[in-house]
Amino acid sequence: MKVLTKNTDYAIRALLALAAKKGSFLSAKSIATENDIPYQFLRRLLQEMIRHDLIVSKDGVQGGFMMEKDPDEITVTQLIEIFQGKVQVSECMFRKQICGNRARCVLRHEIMRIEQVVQSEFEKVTIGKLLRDLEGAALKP
Amino acid sequence: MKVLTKNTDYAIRALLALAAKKGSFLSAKSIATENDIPYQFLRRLLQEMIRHDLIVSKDGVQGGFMMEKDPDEITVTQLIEIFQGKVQVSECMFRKQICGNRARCVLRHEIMRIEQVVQSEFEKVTIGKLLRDLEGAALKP
DNA sequence: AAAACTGATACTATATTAGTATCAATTAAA
DNA sequence: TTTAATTGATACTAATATAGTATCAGTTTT
Repeated sequence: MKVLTKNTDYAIRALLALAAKKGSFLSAKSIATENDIPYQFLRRLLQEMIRHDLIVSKDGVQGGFMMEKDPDEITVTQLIEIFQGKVQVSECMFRKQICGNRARCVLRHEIMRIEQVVQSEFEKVTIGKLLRDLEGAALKP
Repeated sequence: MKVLTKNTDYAIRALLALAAKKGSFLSAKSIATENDIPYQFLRRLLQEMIRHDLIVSKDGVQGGFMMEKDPDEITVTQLIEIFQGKVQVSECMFRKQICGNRARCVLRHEIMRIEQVVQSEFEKVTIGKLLRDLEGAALKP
């Protein structure tokens, strides 16, 4: 069971790079090479993040991507939702009002609870927090 | 993001059926029809559960599957591990001693923590507990 | 005008998940 | 003792999700 896919993993790395240089534009190319992310793949992720207003872009030479948002307001939960769909422990059927299968109804209760736990744990992890951890780690020998 | 796949979902339902009739053999066919599980699919799941000693089987007419274990000792975590692989928030690379990418190292810490949380939450959910919930629900109007 | 960029989108490859089919071996019962 | 109901093992197909590549048009700086 894999909780974070490459999409999300790459997106986090890209956002950390952008957060570290907040206010200036970084090109997709530089982010890709410096963070070991396939260039074309990254471009799609960046565009997706623009659509979700996590970052902004500038066209042309000297263009690139920039973070405007507060990095503490970008959570891993959000990124999972964007790139892997809403956290759901099991299928939509569990969410239906009436569910034919009694066993499912019982599971449903536990499932909803765990969904909440998972979601709230990932919500604690923001880009801002990761960046601070990262900078803290850099100082150590 | 889907946490439980059909495998696991079906396995849970099958185990609930077996736990409810603990001590007697139920055929794959009856479990399948009564719980809305594709027959051949279920058979593979049952065999997998035999290999993991969650249940036992008897061949031939009047044969089937039976639960011997204490239902409280079968956790959803175990089932996830069997059918979806060990819970891991991100890829193996995060687990390597030395990881080239500093950003990953930072993520790694959070990831490990969340992994623990997810795992321990699912460990609280046993087949026994689900069965009691189920029986409780059946009594209500 | 050229070069360095993004926007949009189409395409391919691989892996995972879901489901089906088949045949041999075993056992209870007619 | 034959038949029918069953599991064991395994091979196969289909659908979906994930990962990665390629292309071309438009924008902006130099």
